[in-house]
Amino acid sequence: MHAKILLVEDDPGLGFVIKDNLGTKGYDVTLCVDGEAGHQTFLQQPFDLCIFDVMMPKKDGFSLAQSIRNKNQHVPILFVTAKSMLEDKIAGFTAGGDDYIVKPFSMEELCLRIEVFLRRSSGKNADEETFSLGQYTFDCRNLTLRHTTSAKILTQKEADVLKLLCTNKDRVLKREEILKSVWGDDDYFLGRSLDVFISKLRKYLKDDSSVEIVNYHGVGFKLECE
Amino acid sequence: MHAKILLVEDDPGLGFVIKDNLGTKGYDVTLCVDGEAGHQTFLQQPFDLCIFDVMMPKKDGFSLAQSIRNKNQHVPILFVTAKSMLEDKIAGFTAGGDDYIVKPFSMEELCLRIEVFLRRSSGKNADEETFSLGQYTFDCRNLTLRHTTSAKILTQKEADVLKLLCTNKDRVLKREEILKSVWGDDDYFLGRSLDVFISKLRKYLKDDSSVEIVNYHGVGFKLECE
DNA sequence: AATGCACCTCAAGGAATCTTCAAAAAAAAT
DNA sequence: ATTTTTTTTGAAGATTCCTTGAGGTGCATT
Repeated sequence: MHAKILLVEDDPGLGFVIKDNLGTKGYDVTLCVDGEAGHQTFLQQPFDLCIFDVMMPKKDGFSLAQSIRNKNQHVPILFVTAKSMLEDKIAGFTAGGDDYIVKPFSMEELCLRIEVFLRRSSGKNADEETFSLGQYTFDCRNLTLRHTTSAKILTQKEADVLKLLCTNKDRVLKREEILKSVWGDDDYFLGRSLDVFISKLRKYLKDDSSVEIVNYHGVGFKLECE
Repeated sequence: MHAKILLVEDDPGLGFVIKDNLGTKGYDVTLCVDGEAGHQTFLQQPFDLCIFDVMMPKKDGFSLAQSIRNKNQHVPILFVTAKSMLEDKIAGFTAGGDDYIVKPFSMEELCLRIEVFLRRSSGKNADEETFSLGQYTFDCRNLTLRHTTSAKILTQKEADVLKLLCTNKDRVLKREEILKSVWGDDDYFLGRSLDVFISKLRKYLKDDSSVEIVNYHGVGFKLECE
Protein backbone atom coordinates (compact mmCIF):
# COMPACT_ATOMS: atom_id res chain seq x y z
CA MET A 1 0.00 0.00 0.00
CA HIS A 2 3.01 2.30 -0.31
CA ALA A 3 1.98 5.15 -2.51
CA LYS A 4 4.33 5.66 -5.42
CA ILE A 5 5.51 9.22 -5.84
CA LEU A 6 7.37 10.75 -8.75
CA LEU A 7 9.57 13.60 -7.58
CA VAL A 8 11.19 15.82 -10.20
CA GLU A 9 13.61 18.35 -8.72
CA ASP A 10 16.75 19.75 -10.29
CA ASP A 11 18.46 20.79 -7.09
CA PRO A 12 20.20 17.57 -6.02
CA GLY A 13 20.43 18.63 -2.41
CA LEU A 14 16.76 19.45 -1.99
CA GLY A 15 15.73 16.45 -4.05
CA PHE A 16 17.65 14.10 -1.89
CA VAL A 17 16.32 15.56 1.30
CA ILE A 18 12.72 15.26 0.19
CA LYS A 19 13.13 11.75 -1.17
CA ASP A 20 14.82 10.61 2.00
CA ASN A 21 12.26 12.20 4.23
CA LEU A 22 9.27 10.84 2.40
CA GLY A 23 10.98 7.49 2.27
CA THR A 24 10.99 7.28 6.03
CA LYS A 25 7.23 8.02 6.04
CA GLY A 26 6.64 4.92 3.96
CA TYR A 27 6.34 6.44 0.51
CA ASP A 28 8.04 4.91 -2.47
CA VAL A 29 9.77 7.87 -4.10
CA THR A 30 11.43 7.99 -7.49
CA LEU A 31 13.64 11.03 -8.04
CA CYS A 32 14.42 12.56 -11.40
CA VAL A 33 16.70 15.54 -11.91
CA ASP A 34 15.03 17.19 -14.87
CA GLY A 35 11.75 17.35 -16.75
CA GLU A 36 12.87 15.12 -19.57
CA ALA A 37 13.87 12.33 -17.27
CA GLY A 38 10.67 12.81 -15.29
CA HIS A 39 8.61 12.43 -18.39
CA GLN A 40 10.36 9.26 -19.50
CA THR A 41 10.03 7.74 -16.09
CA PHE A 42 6.35 8.55 -15.92
CA LEU A 43 5.69 6.81 -19.21
CA GLN A 44 7.30 3.65 -17.98
CA GLN A 45 5.60 3.09 -14.68
CA PRO A 46 2.50 4.27 -12.90
CA PHE A 47 2.54 6.72 -10.01
CA ASP A 48 -0.04 7.74 -7.46
CA LEU A 49 1.22 11.29 -7.11
CA CYS A 50 3.67 13.67 -8.75
CA ILE A 51 5.72 16.45 -7.22
CA PHE A 52 7.32 18.79 -9.75
CA ASP A 53 9.61 21.70 -9.23
CA VAL A 54 8.42 24.43 -11.55
CA MET A 55 11.78 25.96 -12.42
CA MET A 56 13.89 23.35 -14.08
CA PRO A 57 16.30 23.02 -16.99
CA LYS A 58 15.32 21.18 -20.15
CA LYS A 59 11.63 21.01 -19.33
CA ASP A 60 9.91 23.04 -16.64
CA GLY A 61 7.33 21.65 -14.25
CA PHE A 62 4.34 23.09 -16.03
CA SER A 63 5.17 21.76 -19.45
CA LEU A 64 6.00 18.43 -17.88
CA ALA A 65 2.56 18.44 -16.29
CA GLN A 66 1.02 19.21 -19.63
CA SER A 67 2.78 16.30 -21.29
CA ILE A 68 1.67 14.01 -18.57
CA ARG A 69 -1.94 15.07 -18.84
CA ASN A 70 -1.90 13.73 -22.38
CA LYS A 71 -1.51 10.27 -20.99
CA ASN A 72 -3.17 10.53 -17.65
CA GLN A 73 -5.91 12.93 -16.66
CA HIS A 74 -6.08 11.93 -13.07
CA VAL A 75 -2.76 11.70 -11.28
CA PRO A 76 -2.60 14.50 -8.77
CA ILE A 77 0.27 16.87 -9.35
CA LEU A 78 1.83 19.05 -6.69
CA PHE A 79 3.99 21.95 -7.92
CA VAL A 80 6.89 23.38 -6.00
CA THR A 81 7.32 27.09 -6.76
CA ALA A 82 9.53 29.96 -5.73
CA LYS A 83 7.91 32.72 -3.70
CA SER A 84 8.43 35.14 -6.55
CA MET A 85 6.12 33.33 -8.91
CA LEU A 86 2.95 35.09 -9.89
CA GLU A 87 -0.15 33.80 -8.21
CA ASP A 88 -2.31 33.85 -11.30
CA LYS A 89 0.09 31.88 -13.40
CA ILE A 90 0.16 29.15 -10.83
CA ALA A 91 -3.59 29.28 -10.51
CA GLY A 92 -3.95 28.53 -14.21
CA PHE A 93 -1.99 25.37 -13.92
CA THR A 94 -3.51 24.12 -10.75
CA ALA A 95 -7.09 24.54 -11.93
CA GLY A 96 -7.76 20.87 -12.54
CA GLY A 97 -7.57 19.82 -8.93
CA ASP A 98 -3.81 20.08 -8.68
CA ASP A 99 -2.10 22.09 -5.97
CA TYR A 100 1.15 23.91 -5.26
CA ILE A 101 3.48 24.59 -2.38
CA VAL A 102 5.84 27.57 -2.04
CA LYS A 103 9.54 27.30 -1.29
CA PRO A 104 10.77 27.16 1.35
CA PHE A 105 8.41 24.74 3.03
CA SER A 106 8.61 22.37 5.95
CA MET A 107 8.38 18.63 5.66
CA GLU A 108 5.24 18.64 7.74
CA GLU A 109 3.58 20.99 5.31
CA LEU A 110 4.51 18.79 2.37
CA CYS A 111 3.31 15.61 4.03
CA LEU A 112 0.01 17.21 4.84
CA ARG A 113 -0.59 18.11 1.22
CA ILE A 114 0.38 14.66 0.07
CA GLU A 115 -1.97 12.97 2.47
CA VAL A 116 -4.87 15.17 1.44
CA PHE A 117 -4.24 14.32 -2.18
CA LEU A 118 -3.90 10.62 -1.70
CA ARG A 119 -6.94 10.33 0.47
CA ARG A 120 -8.98 12.18 -2.08
CA SER A 121 -7.92 10.09 -5.02
CA SER A 122 -7.96 6.74 -3.28
CA GLY A 123 -11.48 7.29 -2.06
CA LYS A 124 -12.62 7.93 -5.58
CA ASN A 125 -10.67 5.14 -7.16
CA ALA A 126 -11.09 2.32 -4.74
CA ASP A 127 -14.40 0.91 -5.82
CA GLU A 128 -15.31 2.78 -8.91
CA GLU A 129 -12.72 2.05 -11.43
CA THR A 130 -10.48 -0.72 -10.26
CA PHE A 131 -10.91 -4.39 -10.80
CA SER A 132 -8.99 -7.23 -9.33
CA LEU A 133 -8.09 -10.12 -11.56
CA GLY A 134 -6.32 -12.84 -9.67
CA GLN A 135 -2.96 -11.37 -8.72
CA TYR A 136 -3.56 -8.42 -11.02
CA THR A 137 -5.19 -5.11 -10.27
CA PHE A 138 -6.55 -3.12 -13.15
CA ASP A 139 -7.14 0.59 -12.70
CA CYS A 140 -8.97 1.69 -15.78
CA ARG A 141 -8.87 5.40 -14.98
CA ASN A 142 -5.11 5.34 -14.92
CA LEU A 143 -4.81 2.64 -17.55
CA THR A 144 -2.65 0.67 -15.21
CA LEU A 145 -2.38 -3.07 -14.86
CA ARG A 146 -0.43 -3.99 -11.75
CA HIS A 147 1.02 -7.34 -10.89
CA THR A 148 2.56 -8.26 -7.56
CA THR A 149 5.89 -6.97 -8.66
CA SER A 150 5.59 -4.94 -11.82
CA ALA A 151 3.10 -2.66 -13.52
CA LYS A 152 2.17 -2.09 -17.12
CA ILE A 153 0.59 1.02 -18.56
CA LEU A 154 -2.02 0.21 -21.17
CA THR A 155 -3.19 2.24 -24.12
CA GLN A 156 -6.69 3.62 -24.09
CA LYS A 157 -8.11 0.96 -26.39
CA GLU A 158 -6.42 -1.85 -24.56
CA ALA A 159 -7.94 -0.52 -21.39
CA ASP A 160 -11.37 -0.14 -22.97
CA VAL A 161 -11.40 -3.75 -24.05
CA LEU A 162 -10.11 -5.01 -20.75
CA LYS A 163 -12.65 -2.94 -18.86
CA LEU A 164 -15.49 -4.36 -20.87
CA LEU A 165 -14.23 -7.84 -20.17
CA CYS A 166 -13.94 -7.01 -16.47
CA THR A 167 -17.43 -5.64 -16.13
CA ASN A 168 -18.64 -8.79 -17.80
CA LYS A 169 -16.42 -11.22 -16.00
CA ASP A 170 -17.52 -14.83 -16.41
CA ARG A 171 -19.95 -13.94 -19.15
CA VAL A 172 -19.42 -14.61 -22.81
CA LEU A 173 -19.21 -11.36 -24.74
CA LYS A 174 -20.10 -11.61 -28.38
CA ARG A 175 -17.66 -10.12 -30.84
CA GLU A 176 -20.24 -7.63 -32.03
CA GLU A 177 -20.94 -6.53 -28.49
CA ILE A 178 -17.29 -5.72 -27.95
CA LEU A 179 -16.89 -4.02 -31.30
CA LYS A 180 -20.04 -1.95 -30.85
CA SER A 181 -19.04 -0.94 -27.38
CA VAL A 182 -15.36 -0.14 -27.94
CA TRP A 183 -15.20 0.77 -31.63
CA GLY A 184 -18.79 1.92 -32.00
CA ASP A 185 -19.13 -0.18 -35.08
CA ASP A 186 -18.93 -3.75 -36.23
CA ASP A 187 -17.28 -4.81 -39.45
CA TYR A 188 -15.07 -7.61 -40.54
CA PHE A 189 -11.74 -5.78 -40.36
CA LEU A 190 -12.34 -4.41 -36.91
CA GLY A 191 -12.80 -8.01 -35.92
CA ARG A 192 -9.19 -8.65 -36.90
CA SER A 193 -8.14 -5.72 -34.77
CA LEU A 194 -9.99 -7.09 -31.82
CA ASP A 195 -8.08 -10.33 -32.19
CA VAL A 196 -4.84 -8.43 -31.97
CA PHE A 197 -5.96 -6.65 -28.83
CA ILE A 198 -7.04 -9.88 -27.21
CA SER A 199 -3.68 -11.31 -28.04
CA LYS A 200 -1.93 -8.35 -26.41
CA LEU A 201 -4.05 -8.50 -23.29
CA ARG A 202 -3.34 -12.19 -22.94
CA LYS A 203 0.34 -11.45 -23.07
CA TYR A 204 -0.01 -8.82 -20.35
CA LEU A 205 -1.99 -11.24 -18.20
CA LYS A 206 0.19 -14.27 -18.66
CA ASP A 207 1.88 -14.09 -15.26
CA ASP A 208 -1.18 -15.39 -13.48
CA SER A 209 -2.46 -18.55 -15.08
CA SER A 210 -5.72 -18.36 -13.16
CA VAL A 211 -6.72 -15.34 -15.22
CA GLU A 212 -7.71 -16.23 -18.72
CA ILE A 213 -9.39 -14.76 -21.76
CA VAL A 214 -11.16 -17.68 -23.30
CA ASN A 215 -12.32 -17.74 -26.90
CA TYR A 216 -15.73 -19.13 -27.79
CA HIS A 217 -15.32 -20.21 -31.35
CA GLY A 218 -17.52 -18.20 -33.66
CA VAL A 219 -19.05 -16.33 -30.76
CA GLY A 220 -16.69 -14.15 -28.75
CA PHE A 221 -14.62 -14.05 -25.58
CA LYS A 222 -14.99 -14.54 -21.88
CA LEU A 223 -12.76 -13.38 -19.04
CA GLU A 224 -12.33 -16.03 -16.38
CA CYS A 225 -10.65 -15.67 -13.01
CA GLU A 226 -11.56 -18.90 -11.33
CA MET B 1 -41.53 -12.72 -2.77
CA HIS B 2 -41.26 -9.03 -1.79
CA ALA B 3 -38.92 -7.45 -4.28
CA LYS B 4 -36.13 -5.50 -2.61
CA ILE B 5 -35.74 -2.02 -3.98
CA LEU B 6 -32.92 0.42 -3.39
CA LEU B 7 -34.19 3.98 -3.62
CA VAL B 8 -31.64 6.80 -3.68
CA GLU B 9 -33.23 10.22 -3.57
CA ASP B 10 -31.84 13.36 -1.97
CA ASP B 11 -35.14 15.18 -1.56
CA PRO B 12 -36.38 13.82 1.79
CA GLY B 13 -40.00 14.66 1.06
CA LEU B 14 -40.14 12.90 -2.28
CA GLY B 15 -38.04 10.04 -1.01
CA PHE B 16 -40.40 9.39 1.84
CA VAL B 17 -43.50 9.54 -0.33
CA ILE B 18 -42.11 7.02 -2.79
CA LYS B 19 -40.84 4.69 -0.12
CA ASP B 20 -44.16 4.79 1.69
CA ASN B 21 -46.22 4.28 -1.43
CA LEU B 22 -44.17 1.38 -2.70
CA GLY B 23 -44.22 -0.05 0.79
CA THR B 24 -47.99 -0.34 0.69
CA LYS B 25 -47.74 -2.16 -2.63
CA GLY B 26 -45.68 -4.85 -0.98
CA TYR B 27 -42.20 -3.78 -1.98
CA ASP B 28 -39.36 -3.77 0.49
CA VAL B 29 -37.80 -0.35 0.00
CA THR B 30 -34.50 0.92 1.39
CA LEU B 31 -34.05 4.68 1.14
CA CYS B 32 -30.70 6.46 0.96
CA VAL B 33 -30.30 10.21 0.81
CA ASP B 34 -27.18 10.45 -1.36
CA GLY B 35 -25.10 8.52 -3.83
CA GLU B 36 -22.37 7.61 -1.39
CA ALA B 37 -24.81 6.07 1.06
CA GLY B 38 -26.56 4.31 -1.79
CA HIS B 39 -23.31 2.78 -2.91
CA GLN B 40 -22.42 1.56 0.56
CA THR B 41 -25.87 0.08 1.06
CA PHE B 42 -25.78 -1.69 -2.25
CA LEU B 43 -22.50 -3.37 -1.37
CA GLN B 44 -23.94 -4.71 1.85
CA GLN B 45 -27.10 -6.41 0.66
CA PRO B 46 -28.64 -7.65 -2.55
CA PHE B 47 -31.42 -5.77 -4.34
CA ASP B 48 -33.77 -6.70 -7.14
CA LEU B 49 -34.13 -3.20 -8.50
CA CYS B 50 -32.57 0.25 -8.07
CA ILE B 51 -34.21 3.65 -8.43
CA PHE B 52 -31.76 6.54 -8.58
CA ASP B 53 -32.37 10.21 -8.75
CA VAL B 54 -29.91 11.60 -11.29
CA MET B 55 -29.24 14.96 -9.67
CA MET B 56 -27.79 14.39 -6.25
CA PRO B 57 -25.06 15.81 -4.07
CA LYS B 58 -21.85 13.84 -3.42
CA LYS B 59 -22.43 11.30 -6.16
CA ASP B 60 -24.95 11.64 -8.95
CA GLY B 61 -27.19 8.85 -10.15
CA PHE B 62 -25.19 8.04 -13.26
CA SER B 63 -21.86 7.68 -11.52
CA LEU B 64 -23.57 5.63 -8.84
CA ALA B 65 -24.93 3.37 -11.55
CA GLN B 66 -21.47 3.00 -12.99
CA SER B 67 -20.00 1.99 -9.67
CA ILE B 68 -22.70 -0.55 -9.22
CA ARG B 69 -22.19 -2.01 -12.66
CA ASN B 70 -18.65 -2.84 -11.65
CA LYS B 71 -20.05 -5.18 -9.06
CA ASN B 72 -23.28 -6.28 -10.62
CA GLN B 73 -24.08 -6.30 -14.31
CA HIS B 74 -27.67 -7.30 -14.04
CA VAL B 75 -29.67 -5.34 -11.48
CA PRO B 76 -32.12 -3.19 -13.36
CA ILE B 77 -31.70 0.52 -12.70
CA LEU B 78 -34.43 3.11 -13.11
CA PHE B 79 -33.29 6.73 -13.27
CA VAL B 80 -35.39 9.63 -12.11
CA THR B 81 -34.56 12.75 -14.12
CA ALA B 82 -35.72 16.32 -14.36
CA LYS B 83 -37.58 17.28 -17.50
CA SER B 84 -34.74 19.55 -18.54
CA MET B 85 -32.25 16.72 -18.96
CA LEU B 86 -31.07 16.05 -22.48
CA GLU B 87 -32.56 12.98 -24.07
CA ASP B 88 -29.36 11.72 -25.57
CA LYS B 89 -27.43 11.92 -22.37
CA ILE B 90 -30.02 9.79 -20.68
CA ALA B 91 -30.11 7.45 -23.64
CA GLY B 92 -26.41 6.77 -23.23
CA PHE B 93 -26.85 5.64 -19.69
CA THR B 94 -29.94 3.62 -20.22
CA ALA B 95 -28.52 1.69 -23.14
CA GLY B 96 -27.92 -1.52 -21.25
CA GLY B 97 -31.57 -2.27 -20.65
CA ASP B 98 -32.05 0.33 -17.95
CA ASP B 99 -34.82 2.88 -18.12
CA TYR B 100 -35.74 6.33 -16.82
CA ILE B 101 -38.77 8.26 -15.69
CA VAL B 102 -39.20 12.01 -15.85
CA LYS B 103 -40.20 14.17 -12.90
CA PRO B 104 -42.95 14.78 -12.01
CA PHE B 105 -44.50 11.35 -12.33
CA SER B 106 -47.46 9.61 -10.81
CA MET B 107 -47.19 6.61 -8.54
CA GLU B 108 -49.08 4.52 -11.08
CA GLU B 109 -46.52 5.34 -13.71
CA LEU B 110 -43.68 4.36 -11.43
CA CYS B 111 -45.32 1.10 -10.39
CA LEU B 112 -45.87 0.20 -13.99
CA ARG B 113 -42.21 0.61 -14.80
CA ILE B 114 -41.18 -1.35 -11.78
CA GLU B 115 -43.43 -4.24 -12.65
CA VAL B 116 -42.19 -4.37 -16.22
CA PHE B 117 -38.62 -4.44 -14.97
CA LEU B 118 -39.15 -7.10 -12.38
CA ARG B 119 -41.09 -9.32 -14.70
CA ARG B 120 -38.43 -8.96 -17.33
CA SER B 121 -35.48 -9.64 -15.10
CA SER B 122 -37.03 -12.57 -13.31
CA GLY B 123 -38.22 -13.94 -16.63
CA LYS B 124 -34.89 -13.53 -18.34
CA ASN B 125 -32.82 -15.03 -15.64
CA ALA B 126 -34.99 -17.96 -14.84
CA ASP B 127 -36.69 -19.01 -18.03
CA GLU B 128 -34.70 -17.78 -20.94
CA GLU B 129 -31.12 -17.91 -19.83
CA THR B 130 -30.68 -21.03 -17.79
CA PHE B 131 -32.44 -24.34 -17.69
CA SER B 132 -32.18 -27.16 -15.24
CA LEU B 133 -32.21 -30.67 -16.54
CA GLY B 134 -32.12 -33.21 -13.77
CA GLN B 135 -28.69 -32.85 -12.22
CA TYR B 136 -27.59 -30.65 -15.09
CA THR B 137 -27.79 -26.90 -15.46
CA PHE B 138 -27.64 -25.43 -18.90
CA ASP B 139 -26.60 -21.81 -19.25
CA CYS B 140 -27.34 -21.08 -22.85
CA ARG B 141 -25.92 -17.59 -22.90
CA ASN B 142 -22.56 -18.85 -21.74
CA LEU B 143 -22.83 -22.11 -23.65
CA THR B 144 -22.12 -24.06 -20.51
CA LEU B 145 -23.58 -27.34 -19.40
CA ARG B 146 -22.81 -28.02 -15.77
CA HIS B 147 -23.05 -31.28 -13.93
CA THR B 148 -22.61 -31.69 -10.20
CA THR B 149 -18.91 -31.98 -10.63
CA SER B 150 -17.77 -30.82 -14.03
CA ALA B 151 -18.75 -28.40 -16.77
CA LYS B 152 -18.77 -28.81 -20.49
CA ILE B 153 -18.58 -25.91 -22.91
CA LEU B 154 -20.84 -26.36 -25.90
CA THR B 155 -20.49 -24.90 -29.35
CA GLN B 156 -23.04 -22.38 -30.51
CA LYS B 157 -24.94 -24.91 -32.61
CA GLU B 158 -24.99 -27.52 -29.88
CA ALA B 159 -26.34 -24.89 -27.55
CA ASP B 160 -28.94 -23.77 -30.07
CA VAL B 161 -30.27 -27.27 -30.43
CA LEU B 162 -30.25 -27.94 -26.73
CA LYS B 163 -31.95 -24.65 -26.03
CA LEU B 164 -34.71 -25.45 -28.46
CA LEU B 165 -35.19 -28.82 -26.81
CA CYS B 166 -35.25 -27.18 -23.39
CA THR B 167 -37.83 -24.57 -24.28
CA ASN B 168 -39.95 -27.40 -25.64
CA LYS B 169 -39.33 -29.88 -22.90
CA ASP B 170 -41.75 -32.83 -22.93
CA ARG B 171 -43.00 -31.90 -26.37
CA VAL B 172 -42.13 -33.68 -29.57
CA LEU B 173 -40.22 -31.39 -31.93
CA LYS B 174 -40.46 -32.25 -35.58
CA ARG B 175 -37.19 -32.50 -37.46
CA GLU B 176 -38.18 -29.67 -39.77
CA GLU B 177 -38.94 -27.44 -36.82
CA ILE B 178 -35.48 -27.95 -35.44
CA LEU B 179 -33.79 -27.54 -38.79
CA LYS B 180 -35.72 -24.39 -39.63
CA SER B 181 -35.06 -22.90 -36.25
CA VAL B 182 -31.37 -23.72 -35.88
CA TRP B 183 -30.14 -24.04 -39.46
CA GLY B 184 -32.72 -21.74 -41.03
CA ASP B 185 -33.30 -24.31 -43.68
CA ASP B 186 -34.46 -27.85 -44.06
CA ASP B 187 -32.86 -30.29 -46.45
CA TYR B 188 -31.95 -33.92 -46.38
CA PHE B 189 -28.27 -33.54 -45.57
CA LEU B 190 -28.82 -31.14 -42.73
CA GLY B 191 -31.01 -33.84 -41.29
CA ARG B 192 -27.95 -36.04 -41.01
CA SER B 193 -26.15 -33.25 -39.24
CA LEU B 194 -28.93 -32.97 -36.76
CA ASP B 195 -28.54 -36.63 -35.96
CA VAL B 196 -24.91 -36.06 -35.18
CA PHE B 197 -25.79 -33.20 -32.87
CA ILE B 198 -28.40 -35.21 -31.06
CA SER B 199 -25.83 -37.91 -30.64
CA LYS B 200 -23.35 -35.48 -29.15
CA LEU B 201 -25.88 -33.99 -26.78
CA ARG B 202 -26.84 -37.43 -25.55
CA LYS B 203 -23.23 -38.13 -24.79
CA TYR B 204 -22.92 -34.90 -22.83
CA LEU B 205 -26.08 -35.73 -20.90
CA LYS B 206 -25.33 -39.35 -20.16
CA ASP B 207 -24.36 -38.82 -16.51
CA ASP B 208 -27.97 -38.41 -15.48
CA SER B 209 -30.16 -41.20 -16.79
CA SER B 210 -33.33 -39.32 -15.92
CA VAL B 211 -32.58 -36.86 -18.69
CA GLU B 212 -33.19 -38.27 -22.12
CA ILE B 213 -33.54 -37.18 -25.71
CA VAL B 214 -36.07 -39.59 -27.16
CA ASN B 215 -36.49 -40.21 -30.86
CA TYR B 216 -39.94 -40.44 -32.41
CA HIS B 217 -39.43 -42.50 -35.46
CA GLY B 218 -40.10 -40.55 -38.62
CA VAL B 219 -41.14 -37.48 -36.67
CA GLY B 220 -38.50 -35.89 -34.50
CA PHE B 221 -37.19 -35.67 -30.92
CA LYS B 222 -38.41 -34.97 -27.43
CA LEU B 223 -36.44 -33.98 -24.35
CA GLU B 224 -37.65 -35.76 -21.24
CA CYS B 225 -36.60 -35.07 -17.70
CA GLU B 226 -39.12 -36.85 -15.58
C1' DA C 1 -38.53 -63.12 -41.55
C1' DA C 2 -37.40 -59.90 -45.11
C1' DT C 3 -37.05 -55.56 -47.00
C1' DG C 4 -36.49 -50.69 -46.97
C1' DC C 5 -36.06 -46.65 -44.56
C1' DA C 6 -34.80 -44.11 -40.38
C1' DC C 7 -31.63 -43.59 -36.75
C1' DC C 8 -27.12 -43.87 -34.19
C1' DT C 9 -22.16 -43.30 -33.66
C1' DC C 10 -17.51 -42.75 -35.14
C1' DA C 11 -14.08 -40.54 -37.62
C1' DA C 12 -11.97 -37.95 -41.44
C1' DG C 13 -12.08 -33.86 -44.66
C1' DG C 14 -12.46 -29.36 -45.46
C1' DA C 15 -14.07 -24.78 -44.35
C1' DA C 16 -14.19 -21.21 -41.14
C1' DT C 17 -12.24 -19.08 -37.23
C1' DC C 18 -8.54 -17.88 -34.11
C1' DT C 19 -3.68 -16.63 -32.83
C1' DT C 20 0.38 -14.35 -33.36
C1' DC C 21 3.92 -11.79 -35.64
C1' DA C 22 5.33 -8.16 -38.37
C1' DA C 23 4.82 -4.33 -41.35
C1' DA C 24 2.05 -0.44 -42.99
C1' DA C 25 -0.89 3.27 -41.93
C1' DA C 26 -2.75 6.57 -38.99
C1' DA C 27 -2.74 9.44 -35.09
C1' DA C 28 -0.54 11.98 -31.61
C1' DA C 29 3.21 14.31 -29.47
C1' DT C 30 7.17 17.22 -29.70
C1' DA D 1 7.91 18.86 -39.92
C1' DT D 2 9.61 14.98 -37.59
C1' DT D 3 9.54 11.53 -34.39
C1' DT D 4 7.11 8.43 -31.57
C1' DT D 5 3.24 5.80 -30.31
C1' DT D 6 -0.86 3.40 -31.37
C1' DT D 7 -3.95 1.08 -34.38
C1' DT D 8 -4.99 -1.42 -38.42
C1' DT D 9 -4.00 -4.59 -41.95
C1' DG D 10 -1.89 -8.73 -43.97
C1' DA D 11 -0.43 -13.39 -43.84
C1' DA D 12 0.96 -18.02 -42.19
C1' DG D 13 0.06 -21.59 -39.15
C1' DA D 14 -2.83 -23.69 -35.69
C1' DT D 15 -7.19 -24.85 -34.01
C1' DT D 16 -11.99 -25.77 -33.94
C1' DC D 17 -16.16 -27.09 -35.80
C1' DC D 18 -19.65 -28.59 -39.13
C1' DT D 19 -20.57 -31.71 -42.47
C1' DT D 20 -20.37 -35.86 -44.76
C1' DG D 21 -19.62 -40.77 -45.50
C1' DA D 22 -19.49 -45.43 -43.73
C1' DG D 23 -20.94 -49.22 -41.01
C1' DG D 24 -24.05 -50.73 -37.98
C1' DT D 25 -28.69 -51.09 -35.35
C1' DG D 26 -33.66 -50.47 -34.96
C1' DC D 27 -38.41 -49.91 -36.62
C1' DA D 28 -42.45 -50.89 -39.50
C1' DT D 29 -44.71 -52.62 -43.21
C1' DT D 30 -45.19 -56.68 -46.05
